[in-house]
Amino acid sequence: MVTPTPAVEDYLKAIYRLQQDGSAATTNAIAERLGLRAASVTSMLQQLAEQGLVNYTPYRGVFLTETGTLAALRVIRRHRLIELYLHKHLGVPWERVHDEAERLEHVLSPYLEEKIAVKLGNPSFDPHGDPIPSSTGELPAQDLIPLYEAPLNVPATVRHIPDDNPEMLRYVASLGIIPGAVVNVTGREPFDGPAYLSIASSEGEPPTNHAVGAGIARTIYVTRSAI
Amino acid sequence: MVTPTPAVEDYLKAIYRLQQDGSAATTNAIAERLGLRAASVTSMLQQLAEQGLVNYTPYRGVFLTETGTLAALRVIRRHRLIELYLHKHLGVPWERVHDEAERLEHVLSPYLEEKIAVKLGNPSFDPHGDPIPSSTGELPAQDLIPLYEAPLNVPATVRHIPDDNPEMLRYVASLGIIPGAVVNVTGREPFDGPAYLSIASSEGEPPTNHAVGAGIARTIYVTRSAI
DNA sequence: AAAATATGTTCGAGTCACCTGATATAGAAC
DNA sequence: GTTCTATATCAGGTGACTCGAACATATTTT
Repeated sequence: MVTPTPAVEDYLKAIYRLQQDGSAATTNAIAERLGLRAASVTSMLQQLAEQGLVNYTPYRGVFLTETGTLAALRVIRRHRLIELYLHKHLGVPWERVHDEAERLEHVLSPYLEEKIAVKLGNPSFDPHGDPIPSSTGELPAQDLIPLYEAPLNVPATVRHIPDDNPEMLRYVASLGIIPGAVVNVTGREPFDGPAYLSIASSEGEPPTNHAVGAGIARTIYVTRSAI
Repeated sequence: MVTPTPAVEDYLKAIYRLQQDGSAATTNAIAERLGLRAASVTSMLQQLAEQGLVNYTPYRGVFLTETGTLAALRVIRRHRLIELYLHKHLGVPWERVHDEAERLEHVLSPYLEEKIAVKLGNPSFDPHGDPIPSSTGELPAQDLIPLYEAPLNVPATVRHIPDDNPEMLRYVASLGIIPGAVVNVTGREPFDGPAYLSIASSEGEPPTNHAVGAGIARTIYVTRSAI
């Protein structure tokens, strides 16, 4: 199999993410993600189907085949390894790594991919809390729930913050909400009202309290803290 | 000015190197370097001329304009920074960095370029001993002479080893001839015969002695050691 | 069930950024 | 001035997309 072109890789990523979100990978949804027109997407989906990367049912959208999923995971792995690397070893700020990774993920050789993975200690999560697939396409297990729906007064660990909105990233980071942070939901206002959070600061400091909107609290995912 | 395409960057690099070697940047010479046909090169040269990157005289070849030179130097800077970075920070073996850099140099953002440069301490020479242009296109001064022609029994510092032949690279490296190494030419056999070298090993060890062919000794460049 | 709306597909076409073989021509060498 | 070689022009092709417009299919509303 030949190396997929950058455009193909972008399609695969988009489809993968849609599937992850539970939404159907439909023509329009993909077009919107990629900023293209539906007509373009249709013809690309047909090509992807020909290459055996997706199963395509006209008017019904696509889903990734086994090989398609693997190809998608490989791109995602590269993307996330690059993000993490840039952050840890080159001091690239968190909200900037995504765009840089977007450019590099298409040209990273398998050799360098492994070098970087080893340098990072074969990590399982990137700076946004997203899981990093292994080189064979295994995903680390996680049991994510939206922060908004976390049980009250049970410590939760922030695992995922969407990486597509730098403004929002900075805002939540300023509250101390970063992947790995431990948060308690202490209450929720009714009618889709804000959630009250108690956020553990570093080392002995008292936790800080904030109320954040339901919208944001639903896009952030947490796991129940192990301890 | 738009970002040059990878192909354009490759042309600029090839032209730059030909000029450096003193050879005229002629259609065929460029075609040979890039593994293309003369017809293809002619039409690309016309495009480069339109973009103001080269001066083109039909049947006479090209030379880089001011902006062309700057563009070439930027690519070369990226290439060499990447080489050095991969070697120092990711442990990529010396003979492998060139090919990897070839793929990455076209997608490195100015931002990352600077991050990397700073991380490396704004170096002036890459692992092959090639000078790294500054971000404004300044080249560090050097006064290179072919190892074969170095004055006898005067310590010389290895500055440049051509990076296009991995076999040869490994051979000379095994003798201790790497950029930065200090070498004494202790004699030369007549009729294009081998040169006798005394190569300083690391730290206190006695220098080793070898005879190397005139061919190789002419492709390696040295400067008179500062001390 | 028909009409209205939303979604998706086909078609024809275009672009971009290259590359090439065949043939013609300029410049240099004899 | 002829010959040789390097170079240029021409006409054409390719891969890898992208798009608008017209048509087809689904879904929802009445």
